[in-house]
Amino acid sequence: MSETTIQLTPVQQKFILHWGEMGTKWGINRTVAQIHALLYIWPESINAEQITKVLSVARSNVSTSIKELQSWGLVKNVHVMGDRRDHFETLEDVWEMFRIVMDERKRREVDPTLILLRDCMEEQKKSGKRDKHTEGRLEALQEFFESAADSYERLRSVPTATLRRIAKMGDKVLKLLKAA
Amino acid sequence: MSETTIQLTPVQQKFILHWGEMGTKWGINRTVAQIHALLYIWPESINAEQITKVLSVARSNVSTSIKELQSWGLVKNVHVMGDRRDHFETLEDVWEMFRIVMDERKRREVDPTLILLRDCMEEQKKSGKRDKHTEGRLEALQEFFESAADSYERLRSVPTATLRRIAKMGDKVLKLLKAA
DNA sequence: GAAAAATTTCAGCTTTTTTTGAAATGACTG
DNA sequence: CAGTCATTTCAAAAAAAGCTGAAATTTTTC
Repeated sequence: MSETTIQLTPVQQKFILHWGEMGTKWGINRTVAQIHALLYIWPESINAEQITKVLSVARSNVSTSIKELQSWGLVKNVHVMGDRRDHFETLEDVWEMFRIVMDERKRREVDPTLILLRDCMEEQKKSGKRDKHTEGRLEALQEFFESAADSYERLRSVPTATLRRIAKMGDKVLKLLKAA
Repeated sequence: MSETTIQLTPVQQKFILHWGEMGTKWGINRTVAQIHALLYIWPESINAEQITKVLSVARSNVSTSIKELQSWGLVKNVHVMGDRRDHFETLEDVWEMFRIVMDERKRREVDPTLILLRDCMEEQKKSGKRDKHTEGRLEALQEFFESAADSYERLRSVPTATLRRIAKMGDKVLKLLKAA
């Protein structure tokens, strides 16, 4: 089987290592983030063995990490003619990529928090001795999360092209909003 | 010394435990997040020993975690008359709290990434063999981060009251922007 | 300025997370 | 369907992160 051995340039290495560190700071496994970085900068799809070599990690680790990335919807399988191994690639569009991450984090972390807050509020309200202070604090938090989730949901439906355009509008955005 | 022993209600416990878990998913130490949650819901300032008791952690752990929270600007010392121990409290306003977290994360994580990307681009450009593809990918990422950082910087200067108001505008926001 | 109180530091221990490699499973080929 | 190649699973090892308690340091009090 013909096999392209991946050889990283210093710049590529630097980027992949940094992305890995970034990942750890955001609760994402270092290897997972590195694989994502590698797929992001590599021009063609890559197979699992190539990843093991270039990142010096075990084959099984690649398997698990890829699954993780797939569960986020960030990596998809592609097939190369005449090669029965799985090849992988990630999204091209950075905005789209971040949107997916945001979506998933909302689903996995914000939504459960909202449910918890609602639960707490309910439990609080039907409890005998009303703890007004805690109730107030939780309510404030709930309002914040609900407002944020709501605003995000709205933003979500806007095509990335429009988002880019709005981002480029600069100061005009706020002026418009303040005027309204 | 008079000492209020903190006794948590089930709802308070539930909230603090959840906040701790949330923390871990965002790369924040569980104890740090729990202390923050406790300070958030508690009506008065709390001293370190009270925290050790209510969260069942070592005094030294409280010390370290409080320092961490202080380094984020989320906790401040207050002094209680006739008590020489440090007492702690966190911010009241949730929007303000999240703004601070965002600010810090930008400073600690986004800004260094931007620097790295600029470095990479530069190194890439003066390198002998131009790797056009990597260059393109890094440029796209850089543009995204710069645009995001820029938009954030703009938003940052808006008072939280205005942010609340904008968030409450709902669909109107996008209609306005699309029209512009 | 010595004693007491409060806080911080840090080496070593514990727990959790991550990684590995061997074995099991699955998938394709002739 | 037997053999090969590819992927996944999972128990154990390694690494990283987190926590503790004793000792050191700092702060306050008298």
